[in-house]
Amino acid sequence: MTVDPLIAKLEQFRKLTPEDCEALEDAVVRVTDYAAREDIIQQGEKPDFVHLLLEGWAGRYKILAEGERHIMAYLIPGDLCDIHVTLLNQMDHSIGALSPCKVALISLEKMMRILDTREDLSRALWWSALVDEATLREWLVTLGARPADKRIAHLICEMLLRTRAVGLSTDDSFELPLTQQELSDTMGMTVVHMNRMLQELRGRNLIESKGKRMIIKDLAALMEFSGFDPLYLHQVAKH
Amino acid sequence: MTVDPLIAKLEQFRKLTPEDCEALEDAVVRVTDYAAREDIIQQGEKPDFVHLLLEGWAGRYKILAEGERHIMAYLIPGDLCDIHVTLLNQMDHSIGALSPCKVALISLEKMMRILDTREDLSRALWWSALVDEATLREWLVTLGARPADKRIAHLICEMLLRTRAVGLSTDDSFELPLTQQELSDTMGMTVVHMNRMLQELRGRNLIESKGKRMIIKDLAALMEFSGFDPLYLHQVAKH
DNA sequence: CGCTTAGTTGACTCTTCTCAAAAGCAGTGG
DNA sequence: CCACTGCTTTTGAGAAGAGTCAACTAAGCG
Repeated sequence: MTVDPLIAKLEQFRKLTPEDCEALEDAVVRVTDYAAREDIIQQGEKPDFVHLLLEGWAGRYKILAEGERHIMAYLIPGDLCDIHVTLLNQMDHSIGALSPCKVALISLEKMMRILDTREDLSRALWWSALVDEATLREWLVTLGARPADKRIAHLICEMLLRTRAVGLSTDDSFELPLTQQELSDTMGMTVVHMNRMLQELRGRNLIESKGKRMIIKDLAALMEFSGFDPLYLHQVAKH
Repeated sequence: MTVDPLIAKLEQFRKLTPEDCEALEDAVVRVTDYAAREDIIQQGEKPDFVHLLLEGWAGRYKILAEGERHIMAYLIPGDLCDIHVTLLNQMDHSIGALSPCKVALISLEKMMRILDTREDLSRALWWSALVDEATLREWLVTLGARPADKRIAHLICEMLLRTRAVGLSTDDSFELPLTQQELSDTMGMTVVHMNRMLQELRGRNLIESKGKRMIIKDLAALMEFSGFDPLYLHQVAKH
C-alpha cells in the first residue's frame, strides 16, 4: 500500500488493525513528486492535505530576517510533514525537499475524522508526533550544549538509527543526500567549519563518506564520542 | 477551580463546555508544592500522574555526560509538564522547579480516558502540545542561528507574551524568577557571557531589571532587534 | 569538454569561553 | 542589629572555537 512506510513506523508503537490501515490508505488523495530544493509546504499556508513522505529526504526550515536558513528537522520516508495543520491555523515554518521526494497527499478532512474516531490509530499518530517532539528537544540540547564535532557525530548516529528503523539501512551506513551547506544550516555553523569537523571525524576514523553514502566505521565509538543515548527516539527495536 | 489556568490556556484554542471543564477538574487527584530546584519528574520515570503547573516556573532539562545541564523549555502556570506519559513509556528528560511551584497531579488514567473520549477537549490538549512543539522549534532556531544578544532578547519577548497570555503580566514587565546561570543553561552560553549580553541589552535601553522583575522598556524595539515574530506561539489574543 | 555546484584550504578576525577574583545581596544565628 | 556565609552578579585578561573572505580543487552533468 501507499502508506506502508507510515504504517511500519506507527506499528513501532502498536500493531494496527487492517481496518485502521485501510482507513489511512483510503485517506490518500494522490501521490506527488517534488524535485530537490522544491518547497513542499510554505510558512503561512494552511494546506488542504496532510503530507506523508514516501521517498527521499525533506527538511523543516525557517528563514530569518537576515536571509539565513535554519533547518529544524529532517523528514525521511514514513514521516508526516504536517499533522499540525489538523489543529493549527497555519504553518509556522516551511518544509522543503532536500532530495527528490515522493509525497502522499492525505485528505485533511479524513485525517481529522481518523483522529477523532479511531482511538488506536489516533494514539499511534500522536505517539509519533511526540517522538518528533522528543527529537526536537534532543536537537536543542545538541545545539545548545555540544561542541561542533560532537554535534555532527550525534546527528549521524541519529540518522543511522532512524534510517534503520524504516529499513533504509542494514549495515552501519546510509544514504545521506545532503550537501555540507545543508548540514551546516542544520547544526548552526558555517560550511567551512562543517567541512573541517567532518574531516576531523574522518581523521578519528569514526566515519567515512563515499559519495552520498555515510559509512560509520565504529558505531560504538561514535555514540560514545557524541554522547548519544537513543532513548529519545523511543524506538522499540533494539540495536 | 484548580485547573483554571489550564482551562484559560486551552480556551485560546476553543471554548470548552462545562462538562469538559469538570472532567478535567475531576481528574485532579491532589495539589503538591515543590521548592525551587526540586525535581518534579526525573528522566527515566514513568509517572503515575500528569503534572499541571499552577504556580511558579519550572523547566525541562537534560544533563549531559560531562555534567552540563541544558534547559529545553520553561513551563509557566497553565502548562502541562508531561502529557507525553499518556503515550510514551518513560520520560526522556527531567522537569525541575525553577522557583517554588504549585502543581496539580492529574490521574493518568482519567487523562487517557479524556483523550480517548472527549473529542473537543482532546483536540484542545493536543493543540497545546503542538504549540509547545512550535515553541521548541523556535528555540532551536534561536540557538542555531541567532547571536547571543538577540537570543536573550528573543527569549524575553517570548516570555513576556506567554506570561501575558495567562494574566501574569499586564504592562511590559513580568516576574522572571531565574538566575543568570539558569538563563545561560537555557541559551547555551556561559554565565559570564550571559551577564555581559544582559548588560548590553540594558545599555541599549531595551530592558531593565529590578530584582527579579524584567522590565521591557521598548517592546517594539526589542522585537525588532531580536527578529521576533509571535506567529509560532499561535496565540489568539492580539498584542 | 566546459560549466556549475560542492568540497577543501589558508590566513585573519571576532565571538564566546576559561579562569579568577571581587563585589553585591539575602538569609541565619548570635 | 550585625557578622557570617553562601550564592549570584560583575569585572578583567588571555585562550580557544567558530566565522569571514577568498581562492582553489574536485565532481557531476549536458
